[in-house]
Amino acid sequence: MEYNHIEIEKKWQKYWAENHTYAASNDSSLPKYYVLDMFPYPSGAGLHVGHPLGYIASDIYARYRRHTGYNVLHPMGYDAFGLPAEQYAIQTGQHPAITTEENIARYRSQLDKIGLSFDWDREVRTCMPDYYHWTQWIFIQLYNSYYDCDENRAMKIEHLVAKLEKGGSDAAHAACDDDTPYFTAEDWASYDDKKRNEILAKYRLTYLSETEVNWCPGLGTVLANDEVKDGLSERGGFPVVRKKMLQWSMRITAYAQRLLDGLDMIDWSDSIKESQRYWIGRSQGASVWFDVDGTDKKFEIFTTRPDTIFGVTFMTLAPEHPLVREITTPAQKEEVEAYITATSMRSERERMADVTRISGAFTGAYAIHPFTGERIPIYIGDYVLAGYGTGAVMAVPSGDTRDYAFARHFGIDIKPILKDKDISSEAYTAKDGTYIHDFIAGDDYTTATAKVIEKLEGMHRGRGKIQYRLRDAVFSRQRYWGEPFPVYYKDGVPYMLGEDKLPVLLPEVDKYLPTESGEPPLGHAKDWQTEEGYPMELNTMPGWAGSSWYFLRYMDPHNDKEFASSEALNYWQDVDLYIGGSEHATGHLLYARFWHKFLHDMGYVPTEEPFKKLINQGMILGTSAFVYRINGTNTFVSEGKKDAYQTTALHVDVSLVQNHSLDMEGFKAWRPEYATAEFITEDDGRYICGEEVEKMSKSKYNVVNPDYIVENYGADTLRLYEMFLGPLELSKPWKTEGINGVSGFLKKMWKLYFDRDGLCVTDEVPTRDELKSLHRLIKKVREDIESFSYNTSVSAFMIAVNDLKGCHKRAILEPLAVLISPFAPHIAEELWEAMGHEGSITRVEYPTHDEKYLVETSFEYPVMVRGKLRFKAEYDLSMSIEEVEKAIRADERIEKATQGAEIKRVVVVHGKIINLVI
RNA sequence: GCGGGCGUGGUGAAAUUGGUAGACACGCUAGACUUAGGAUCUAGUGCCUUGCGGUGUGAAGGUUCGAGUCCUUUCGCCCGCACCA
Repeated sequence: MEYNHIEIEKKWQKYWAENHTYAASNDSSLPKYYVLDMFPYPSGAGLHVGHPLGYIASDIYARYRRHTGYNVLHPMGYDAFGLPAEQYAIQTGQHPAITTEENIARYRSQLDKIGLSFDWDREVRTCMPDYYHWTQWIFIQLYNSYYDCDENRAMKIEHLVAKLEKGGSDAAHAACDDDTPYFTAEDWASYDDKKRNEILAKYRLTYLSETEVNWCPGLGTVLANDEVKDGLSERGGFPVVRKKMLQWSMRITAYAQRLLDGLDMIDWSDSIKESQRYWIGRSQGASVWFDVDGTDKKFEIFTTRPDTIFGVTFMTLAPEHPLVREITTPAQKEEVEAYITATSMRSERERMADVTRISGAFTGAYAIHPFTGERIPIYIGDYVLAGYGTGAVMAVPSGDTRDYAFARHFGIDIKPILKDKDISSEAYTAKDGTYIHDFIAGDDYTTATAKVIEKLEGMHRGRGKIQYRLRDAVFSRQRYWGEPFPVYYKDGVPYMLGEDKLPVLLPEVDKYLPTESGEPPLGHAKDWQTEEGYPMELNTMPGWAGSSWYFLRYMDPHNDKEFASSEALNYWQDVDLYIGGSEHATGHLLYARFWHKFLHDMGYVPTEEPFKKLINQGMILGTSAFVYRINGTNTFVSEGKKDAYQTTALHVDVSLVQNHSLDMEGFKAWRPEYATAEFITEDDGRYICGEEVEKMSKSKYNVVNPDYIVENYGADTLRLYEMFLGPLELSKPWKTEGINGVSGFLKKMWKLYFDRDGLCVTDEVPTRDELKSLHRLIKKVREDIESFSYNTSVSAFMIAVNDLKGCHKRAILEPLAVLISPFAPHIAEELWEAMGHEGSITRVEYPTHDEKYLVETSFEYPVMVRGKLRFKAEYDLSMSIEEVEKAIRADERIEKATQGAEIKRVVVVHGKIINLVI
């Protein structure tokens, strides 16, 4: 009986679907285990072989946990709001919901073919009203909350109001905007609602504000910092410029410290943790106020090195700093204006690409040194960023490389601060050394820093401060295909709709482009207003809104009273294992932690962190093939001869290439412009293609579709092969050639159970060697699964099946079927059923290994001298180490091995190797 | 520049965490069988050498009875971030 993967896989996929085999219960006495994949955006291109890598890995783990006695939650859904569907809608007029629906159907059918054990009863889609109902609800909770620094958690805004009523702004101790005004309790009492609302907006965890944002004209929307790469939009690659707009923001900065601290509690890779730490960017230092000479103006700077304050020889403001125009002297006005204009013309991209060029301008104004009273020239320079700190720095050329370069360029003094440190050619940035000025003379770094801060505080000129790089996250998008805000406006002031009015449904529009007046697409919607006629918010939420809490919805996906019941949340707690790509390091993975902490503060979720363990699977890359066209002709020259010509390398579809050699007829038929192609081949008549490993993408014609693999080799082969390819976390190129190895393995395994006539499993008693093979496999595979070393597990299966060739014994083959089932579930079910069992193998207990089968009776010890193998000797394992030693000394080969040297010590390593120390 | 990671055959990779380097698989070579197939099976395959043997984990040192693994220096590659004061 042949192994027929097509029938077997179809049969069991149907069985699993009909029996809801993988449905998880919210009410179980078993311990819970939550295995989550990062849900995909269903793009039009469908899946390629790289996508399922993480899904297969998590599926193996989920299946293993079911076997070992856990109630496993393993759900899947779709991050369904997003730009491509909207772009498609703009071009074709087809509603994004239809595009999305089609893409989801395609994804689902592809996923089903791989045999993944998802609980599809719990599927979520972020674009469905019953889901975004709760995204809107969370938004309202954030709006009605503030971050209390005394309690160190988010609280209801009413608490803040009570405090403000009692003690004015000084009583607040809350995370707030920098420009939050000072006011007394009496002031507060005298304010009207509008004024109070304006003030509360400065405390709320989501708030409307005029912010400088990353505006992408090509996409017609704003982007978050993590959606901008090198000054271009991540999606589409359009230029991005800075622009001021009225936007909703999320006060994620309030959680900066807790987001940092939480990293120590979770099992994530160092690289992701470091990325998040860097993104949050905590730096400890001081803020100092400097007066502008001859005026009543002053400005604040932030420095991490208050100890260097005696080395300040100039100040630098960002060109965009509001004070620049006020303090510039008439004589310098022209130069400064020219510089500001030049800077604003340079795109973000240019500015970043060109970090070594020093530029700036003198404002003509001077600041006063708080300790010495010296006049310090104030410059502007684009190396100071408006968006970080206060957009102003005190420049200490002797202690900072950038200040040093700037000082050199403009001929400014470089004043030493440390004793005997050479600053003649570069800044001395290390923190060792002894200070030479004033009240810190003779002090070291720590003392000097403390003294300077203390003195500044005493003078009310500054204070110790912790600065974060993290910015509040912009939450408005000028798009159609996203969650509408539950917000309306009255006299220009935003108000939340009542929770009973949720969900606010996304209205129909006749055009998906911005309106003529530049309003977002929702400006086209008819009657987009409340019952009372107040206008609704026209922006929609960004992509990360829906993905910041979807893992909670899976716990209780059909609840229409709450986002999830507290019973469900308390049972499932958090995600035990999260598998996904590392590209979300500073986006999704940070936002989700932020929302989760907020929901925790408000008492809705029991855990502080959402994802206990995170594994980042590597990317599967494509191997692109190239042909070389001689410029200006339709003649293609083979790899080996291309250097003799001026050629252009062109991608060619990998399916036309086999073993580097091009199917020339197929190539001519591939695209009309190549129909008349001519070839200069190698001497053997073959056309050899160039090769390069790149990301899989349609435009590079290097995509391998999993459907093709599933049809030709089977889902079980695909699963095994993807795991066999290499360590899960590494990126690696896809090579279809190697797949015969695992495919052959499955056929061999099949033959253990079936011969030509059918099932051939017997009830014979297994031999000791057979049991040893089996138990070694059980041990190895269990250890591998728990450490996600799936590639070596697959090898272990191959070895075992080779060892067990010709063994048709039930006592061996039954546990073997269970062992393979997480990896190759279809064939495992088939074997299990053939052996006369009812029901799915999923419910079968995972075998445990018995050490007694692994213990050797005798062992061939390698005998080593000076780390080199000298001879092998067989000894009985019942011998004690002393007896072994005696036997070795008596061995006749010892003479040659030690060349007569005295044996000082006999070391037995791991009971396996004998090392003679001479 | 900073952060994370990596460097082992022709290729993807293993190595019990300091203990016989190259498991397993691809590829390649030879052979068997054959109703000629991109099937199956057998043997071989790090490098040098006819052989004995020698040598070998990017390079150079060090610690150790023993180093792919630990330490120092150095070279190279990949990923992420990038004027953050």
